[in-house]
Amino acid sequence: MSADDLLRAALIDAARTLGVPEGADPILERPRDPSFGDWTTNFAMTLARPLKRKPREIAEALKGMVDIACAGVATSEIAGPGFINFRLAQDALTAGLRRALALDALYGRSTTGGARRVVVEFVSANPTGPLHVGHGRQAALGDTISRLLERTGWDVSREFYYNDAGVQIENLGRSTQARLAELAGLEGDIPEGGYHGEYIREIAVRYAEQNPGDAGGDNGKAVTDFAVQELRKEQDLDLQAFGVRFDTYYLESSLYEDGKVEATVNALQAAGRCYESEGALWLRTTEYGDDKDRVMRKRDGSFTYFVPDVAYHVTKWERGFRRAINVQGADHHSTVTRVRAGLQALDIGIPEGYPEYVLHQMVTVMKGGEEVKISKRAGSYVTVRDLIDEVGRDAVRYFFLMRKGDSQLVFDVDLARSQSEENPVYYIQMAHARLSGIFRVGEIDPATIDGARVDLSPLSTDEEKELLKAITDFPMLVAGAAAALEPHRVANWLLEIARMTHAWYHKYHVLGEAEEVTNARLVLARGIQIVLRNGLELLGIQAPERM
RNA sequence: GCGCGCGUAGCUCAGCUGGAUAGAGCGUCGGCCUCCGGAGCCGAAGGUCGUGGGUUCGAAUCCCGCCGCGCGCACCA
Repeated sequence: MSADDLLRAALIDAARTLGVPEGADPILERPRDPSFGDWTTNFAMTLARPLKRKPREIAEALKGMVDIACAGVATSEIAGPGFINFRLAQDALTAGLRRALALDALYGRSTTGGARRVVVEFVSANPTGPLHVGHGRQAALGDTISRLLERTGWDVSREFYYNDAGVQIENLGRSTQARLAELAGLEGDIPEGGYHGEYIREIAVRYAEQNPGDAGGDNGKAVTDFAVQELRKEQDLDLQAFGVRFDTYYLESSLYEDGKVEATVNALQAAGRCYESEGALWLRTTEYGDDKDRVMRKRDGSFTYFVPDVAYHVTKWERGFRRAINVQGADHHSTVTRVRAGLQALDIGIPEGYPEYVLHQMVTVMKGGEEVKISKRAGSYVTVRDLIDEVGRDAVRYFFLMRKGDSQLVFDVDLARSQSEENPVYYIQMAHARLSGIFRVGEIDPATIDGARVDLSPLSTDEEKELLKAITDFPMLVAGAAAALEPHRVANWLLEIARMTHAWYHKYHVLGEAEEVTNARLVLARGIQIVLRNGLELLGIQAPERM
């Protein structure tokens, strides 16, 4: 049990003797001002109403009853309207550091997921062009959310859904055919809603080379299949360059081939949720919170995208995923209600909030003080590949993760590329590299440092105490970020501890001090290195030994 | 018009799900290199938390109205 758990338990015990019913859960926080102590709680204030007593009076009573020694508390005091502030004994303060060294790469992990299965779907780009910056944000978010869940005990499956059927794919085929016609010296018109990027021409050239018998592109199906294959290959390469891999690729076309789309429509009709109108088949999604009913089968007999979407999510449920998380751009938010409505209408026991959605807002790319809107290959948008080529994978990942998903993101290319303190990702990596430098200069193998045996009482400066607390808080941080599906918490925390690390490094020396001081500081340096490395690893970013 | 998201320092954003004097980075200004990496450190200035109400011991945080910005409102995905 960690120090805060012990303290929390002691507070609950004390509250019970005051007549507080079961279920009261005191919140322990780090006070904003470290001079208030190591932990603070507003517990007494929350009890004021149910107990009908003054907060400070309750605080006094609680304070008197908490078994101080057991919880590792050195002193406690009451402040303000009724906060109880605790200052920990040195042993309790350093417990987290010792734990970090003992657990090393496993520090920060937990088992709250209970090995339950969860599918995280992200990117899911149509194979109609290179991945754009929005996909990049999704890739970073989805992959990091997956990592957070894995490290908190979930059995995660990363899934990419390929929309390889439908109008967009037809347009891709026709666009490619148009370029092939041009290559053959004929008039080629990109169809309405078609794709104008340079990459289409490249695909056409390759098709003509590899299919000399159909250099004009008359075989529509062959051209389309070729283009889809080429683009899937390109997207895979981009994702690989970004350090993202998927466990499964689910093809929309397979839903038609396996009859799952048809089956879903039949099931919805059997459930009595449909009606015919104006020659189309509608689903009463308004009964499930949608603002209007949705067409399932168009007048021409084909299905709208929404039907395979529902069928697809049924397969997630049927494949045993009782939890499903979709990472999508906010421009798709209208599908949320619809998909859930479709699943509810089926009435097969899927809970209302299934699947969960993590929506992210749009990305603006800035360079030289101006917004960048186009790339050479894709034409109308900036690609992930452009960014990776320009600033490197680590910086791209960090920049996509440093903001909360539901705020818009400005990607400053110049900042991401700069190799200085201005750039948060280099700043964090630098902190790790500097600590490595200490071990290098001291000719010490960091893996041999055994935190359990060293006297840590020399870690007594304010800076060191704050670092000890930060290291202690790391598992809580990971658990909180995982529960909220918010990777940016990790990114911000890393920046904070990097700042503390640089300040400490600059102010104090590790090597060449009195032996007991050096030994204690080596343990601290190792502990910081572990949380930096584990934290960066959560974001899929390197923790370099030197830069 | 309706739905979702967002308005916090000059700029870009945090704010741990209601707590103490609202924070960070960039930018600006001023300092610090015989010492484990100056690819760094220290300090200063800078805010009526869009706005008006409400809820309560206590609101940037929760509720309502208004203003502004983004996204979506297809028998496209």
